[in-house]
Amino acid sequence: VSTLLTIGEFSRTTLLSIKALRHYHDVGLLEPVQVDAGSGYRSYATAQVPVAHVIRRLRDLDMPLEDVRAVIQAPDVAARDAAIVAHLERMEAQLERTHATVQSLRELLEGAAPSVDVEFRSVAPTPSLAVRATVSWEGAEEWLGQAFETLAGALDSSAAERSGPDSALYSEAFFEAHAGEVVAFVPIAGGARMTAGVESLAIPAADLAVAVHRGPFDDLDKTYGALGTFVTERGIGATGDVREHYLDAEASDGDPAEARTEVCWPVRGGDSR
Amino acid sequence: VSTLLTIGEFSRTTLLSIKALRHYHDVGLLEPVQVDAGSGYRSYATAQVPVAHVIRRLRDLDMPLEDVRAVIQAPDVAARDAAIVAHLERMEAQLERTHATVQSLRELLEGAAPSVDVEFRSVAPTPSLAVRATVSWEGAEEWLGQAFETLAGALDSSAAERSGPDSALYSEAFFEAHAGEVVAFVPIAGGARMTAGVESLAIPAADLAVAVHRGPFDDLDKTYGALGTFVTERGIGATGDVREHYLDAEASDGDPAEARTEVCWPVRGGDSR
DNA sequence: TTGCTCCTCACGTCACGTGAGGTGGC
DNA sequence: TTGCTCCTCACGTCACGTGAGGTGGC
Repeated sequence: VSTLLTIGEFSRTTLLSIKALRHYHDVGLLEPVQVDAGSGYRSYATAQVPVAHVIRRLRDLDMPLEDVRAVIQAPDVAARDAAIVAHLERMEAQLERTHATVQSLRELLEGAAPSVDVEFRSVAPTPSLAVRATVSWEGAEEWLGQAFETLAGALDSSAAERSGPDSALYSEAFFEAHAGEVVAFVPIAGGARMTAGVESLAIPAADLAVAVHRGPFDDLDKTYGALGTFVTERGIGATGDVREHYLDAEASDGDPAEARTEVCWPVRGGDSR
Repeated sequence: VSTLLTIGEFSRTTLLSIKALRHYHDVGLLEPVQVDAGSGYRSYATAQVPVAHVIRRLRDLDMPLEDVRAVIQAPDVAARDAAIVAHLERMEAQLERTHATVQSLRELLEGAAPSVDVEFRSVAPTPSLAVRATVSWEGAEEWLGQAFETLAGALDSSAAERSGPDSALYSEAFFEAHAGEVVAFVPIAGGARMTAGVESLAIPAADLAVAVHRGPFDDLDKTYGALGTFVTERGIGATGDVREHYLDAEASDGDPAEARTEVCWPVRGGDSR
């Protein structure tokens, strides 16, 4: 009893296209049980049909091939399920964001000019505990969360006292290349015993245009747009990091819709205004 | 008062990367108001910030650039909203499918061998009304629906009587290249007055291995897998179109979970068994 | 003047699809 | 033997990202 199928038969049995099957062979995701040395003809086994089906389902969910590989090569059921659940959660989070975005998109399209109050502020150098890294745009939010946990721990074990909210410095490269240096910091009063991975940093003085953003980070573009427009129209732009102050980090018990964020845009000093 | 921004300033104001902005310029989606003839330096206006934000939001929703272009160039609000709503609905349908897929994926991974009953059947040539086209994999379901509507209309206006369920013939190319000829047909008794776009076709005789699939079309892989495996292990494979019979087209009032589909796989004639 | 911003190629990524041109197997 | 299945390049797609190598402007 032969259990071998040609690539065409296997294609019809698995509902995967021949091109896809050849590609999966090329990348070693699903290898034919036999390849003719002379002609290169591929032969698949009926026993491979279930694996092929799993691959097809996962690709239907837009799971990347490398993740698919991880699932079908998972050492145990738990690891396999974890990978699938993780992917599903990513997709659900995506849809949730989509819904939120559609809502604010409507407002944006209605053209209601978002009125944002901008205030000027000169800040002195600020001693701080800081964590610093080169971060990608997509990874930023997660990195920030971990950084502030690290800083909270360092604050606990130091002799210092917090003198301001969780904050961050974003380099120009972070915006322009969607990857660049980010510094998470907590301003402190007094000296501090240091922890590994955390540095003592004096956040430099600066002249800033400041606007308060309310709501989730996905909507930050409104505030950034208002600040950039404001600064440009007054001709007071300056180079330097943008700062954000996360005002309700502890107060707002994880309700991002109510969180307030101060966005601080560098401007030229007061004498030029 | 200058309202012009360099690409870097515009990047920070819109939260779009410089590379993305240059790309949008290249494809004519968002053109700088001014480009220096000598240096090629791009200048954007503060007035372009809202458009850029809309583009950013839509890209966040994974809307293709051509669709984004359609939205921001839409002649009126209705057309614009329609494009956005259409995209949102596509995404929601996608998530719904994802949920369904995850469910059946678990069963697949549990390795419960799906027991499918296969029966042999020899069919005689069948006079039919048919619609024929080259169809892509993704467009197939929608095309089929329209084809059966066309056929129902043709049946009404003809003198013929239906002698079997809505059915379809799928070429091998349709499976192997995910694009190929599909024939939607309704078997009829007696001659028929013809309608434009509909042809009279004798569906050829064939020897078939038949299995009944229950549930949505996304799960068809189980049934195809069972048939392909069955036929291969018995060495009775034959070339030819695969047929599907949609048994409850009218009965199951649009509940795809209960729909029954007969899948018919070509095999060699009875004397070889 | 120096360094920094910006520029234009050219190529890479991801998961295949689309031909072109050719050979093996029933 | 014929046509059909299958093969391997090589290139295209989409929305940018990643350097390389170079110039303009404060």
